[in-house]
Amino acid sequence: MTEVRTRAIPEATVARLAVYLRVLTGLAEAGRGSVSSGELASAAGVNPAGLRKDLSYLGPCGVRGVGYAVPALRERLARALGVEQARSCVLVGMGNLGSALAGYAGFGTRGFTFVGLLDADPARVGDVVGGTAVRPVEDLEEVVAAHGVTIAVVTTPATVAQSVCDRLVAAGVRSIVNFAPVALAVPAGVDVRQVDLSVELQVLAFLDQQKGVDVVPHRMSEQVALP
Amino acid sequence: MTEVRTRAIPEATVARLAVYLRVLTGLAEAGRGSVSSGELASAAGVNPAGLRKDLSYLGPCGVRGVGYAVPALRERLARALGVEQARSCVLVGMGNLGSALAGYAGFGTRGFTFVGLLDADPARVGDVVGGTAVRPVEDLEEVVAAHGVTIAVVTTPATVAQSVCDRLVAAGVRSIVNFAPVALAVPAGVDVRQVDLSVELQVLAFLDQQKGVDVVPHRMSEQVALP
DNA sequence: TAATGTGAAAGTGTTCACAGCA
DNA sequence: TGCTGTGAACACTTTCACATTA
Repeated sequence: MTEVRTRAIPEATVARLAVYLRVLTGLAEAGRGSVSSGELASAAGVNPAGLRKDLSYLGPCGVRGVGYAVPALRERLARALGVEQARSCVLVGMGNLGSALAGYAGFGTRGFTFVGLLDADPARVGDVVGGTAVRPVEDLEEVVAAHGVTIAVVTTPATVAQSVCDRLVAAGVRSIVNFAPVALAVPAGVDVRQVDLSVELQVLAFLDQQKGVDVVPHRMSEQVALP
Repeated sequence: MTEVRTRAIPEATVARLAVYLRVLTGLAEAGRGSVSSGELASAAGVNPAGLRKDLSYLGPCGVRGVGYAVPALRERLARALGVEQARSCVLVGMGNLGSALAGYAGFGTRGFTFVGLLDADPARVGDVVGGTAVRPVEDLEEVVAAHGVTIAVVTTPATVAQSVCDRLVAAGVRSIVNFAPVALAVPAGVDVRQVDLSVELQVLAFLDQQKGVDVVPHRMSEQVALP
């Protein structure tokens, strides 16, 4: 009845709301009762006006002239992002990256539960990561069906990512985060978010190399590296 | 003299150029001599027209009516991205995520060399990852200075990320990729790219939950999971 | 003729400035 | 008075359609 019609939140905003939620959780644990958009924006690494616009998609959240009530805003964001309901996920590929993700405690407090950690390597099967035992990748379909999983994380080598993806989709998964450096082909109705860690470094390097060429030749305070 | 004035390549384009370069390397190794924008775009997971526009920032690269010569285009992209010159990087925080990045062989072929892998945990010091031995974090300043490092990757716990960042900047680093879930404060002239793995999952989950609410109620072909 | 290269249009996201309200 | 909420301007990206050329 008091259900607010949260209309069409832009994807870029959703990503930032997740960051605000994390910052607010930290503030709440520190006992803070309220924050201004300026302080919250600074802690989240964004522009204050942009933050206020982001929050405005949820309707009025704050008190003019004062700021935002930390616990109330936190709950509002949690609800908007759907953190309240537990989500069952599977993760395929328990190498270093998969282990890092599975072991990240932050997921548990945000509604995510890894009900299946899968790997093709028998040597890794049975390892316990973040409280869950690694199972053979053969169990994929069984785990997905048993828990009604709709979200999967792929951290396998690139060579097998597509076949793993096909099996996930066939089993009923509709949303996939892919860390393998290949573009996954999926049928309509299935979402893939591609995350490419090496591209981040490459973009940074590009911007870095441009620094000297940009404006004035270069500053004296910067030492030249090569002999 | 034949230096082409590559003017103002958008950041979004730079990120995709890195992906194209990876795909082209695969095609070159498979012995392919040429590709069309359609095939390249499909392998990279983008729109063909967008790919052509991306490449157009480097000037004409292809042959009308035919396509692109794989080796020539590959070299062109490599030069534009600055892959040719070797870049010295340091990585701080050799947990699972740091180990995953340090062990990724793809960096070596793209001009990146990790000249320093640093960790605060004495138990990890001395481990060899990707051919490089882990050193104590106390050596940070020494490594940065010795190799003229300007690029760093931070994969430490969130609690120490800012202090590590401060030390990196003081030592001369100008570009940082930060995987710790905190916004880093840096002086002007220093670039930070924030990568937040948990946010990716959160955005995906948000879109996933919206699927049922979107357009028509839902399709018959999709099974409902919960009992 | 079959593909590239590219203006122009549409869409999306960000920033600004200020009205509105405790 | 101070900070939120937001329309309007701006900047950036993507998409489309088609002229262009080997």
